[in-house]
Amino acid sequence: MAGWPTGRLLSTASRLVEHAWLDALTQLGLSHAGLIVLHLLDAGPTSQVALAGLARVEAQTMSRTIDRLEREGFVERHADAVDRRRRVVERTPSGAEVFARARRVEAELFPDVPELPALRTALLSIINSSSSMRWNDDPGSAAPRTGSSVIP
Amino acid sequence: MAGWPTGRLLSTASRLVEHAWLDALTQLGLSHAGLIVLHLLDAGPTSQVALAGLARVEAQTMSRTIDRLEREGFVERHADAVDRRRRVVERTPSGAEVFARARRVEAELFPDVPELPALRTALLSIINSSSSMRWNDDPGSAAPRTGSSVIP
DNA sequence: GAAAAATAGTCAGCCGGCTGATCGTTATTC
DNA sequence: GAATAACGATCAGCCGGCTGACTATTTTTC
Repeated sequence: MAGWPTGRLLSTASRLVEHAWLDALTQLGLSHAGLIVLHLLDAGPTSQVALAGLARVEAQTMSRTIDRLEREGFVERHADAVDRRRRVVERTPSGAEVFARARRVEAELFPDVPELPALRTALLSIINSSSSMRWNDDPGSAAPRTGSSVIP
Repeated sequence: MAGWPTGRLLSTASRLVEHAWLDALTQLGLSHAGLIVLHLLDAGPTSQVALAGLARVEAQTMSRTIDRLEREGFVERHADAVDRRRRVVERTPSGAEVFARARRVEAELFPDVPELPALRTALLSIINSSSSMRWNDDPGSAAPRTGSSVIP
């Protein structure tokens, strides 16, 4: 496996780590994609395209993710009075509570890895160089403003 | 984005890198999952469960991936005379040719990243610690034996 | 040799990426 | 002010992960 291309290592590691969370998250009625949205909503009610851009995901994908969060009662969609194309997404109290519990789990489950700072640096570099062509937001604005972030 | 949990950085980077390949691979009639299988078949005809284990994927997922490769004519399934439960998968000449072209692309497209050796070390460490519970093959046997591997 | 357990493969159905197309609403342009 | 362009959201449909359930075929056990 040491001979695998780096891209393949990347996707394999990603899948395995996500899989490790799945049980814990499922018990909370949550998924990985949903958790990201609940985190982004720290910054307050947000439109769907904005959420999609911040999560680096297409709008159609975000639409379905919000469908499921809404079905579970973690989120609500409200029509925007000013721009009637928009549907603003807002976290419910139930959503805030499940998020608080999930983020504690998230930090615990990530495996111990040597050279974690270098890993994070490399990943950020990959994301920046790969996403510049698809998402052009103000650099540095991708993190929610009020996020008291956990960095496992 | 610097405040994101490491797991989220991992999956985001993984998706973006895969996306960068997609165009090139699609033009060849190939997908990322299919490319992995063609690579594994360097070692010669192989059963489907074996391929699934080597790719760190469930047997059902591998079954469908092979369906698509077969549909494109890159692979053939043959009944095993000895064990009639097995269907041995074999690369066709067309599959060998498309693989040769794809692997050249694979090496070119990976973005420049600082500390690449540290990144690879960290990813391997994550994969090993996360996959020990799901796949127990002889340590070190996950790479195809004849693989003249490209390491971008 | 017959019954039970394990194995190889598949089907159905869920989630979450993606593209392409469509619909209603807002902005721009003339 | 009307025609056009751009934008927000969604639908349809593909790929590729996953689980759970099922069939057919060994292999093991008694």
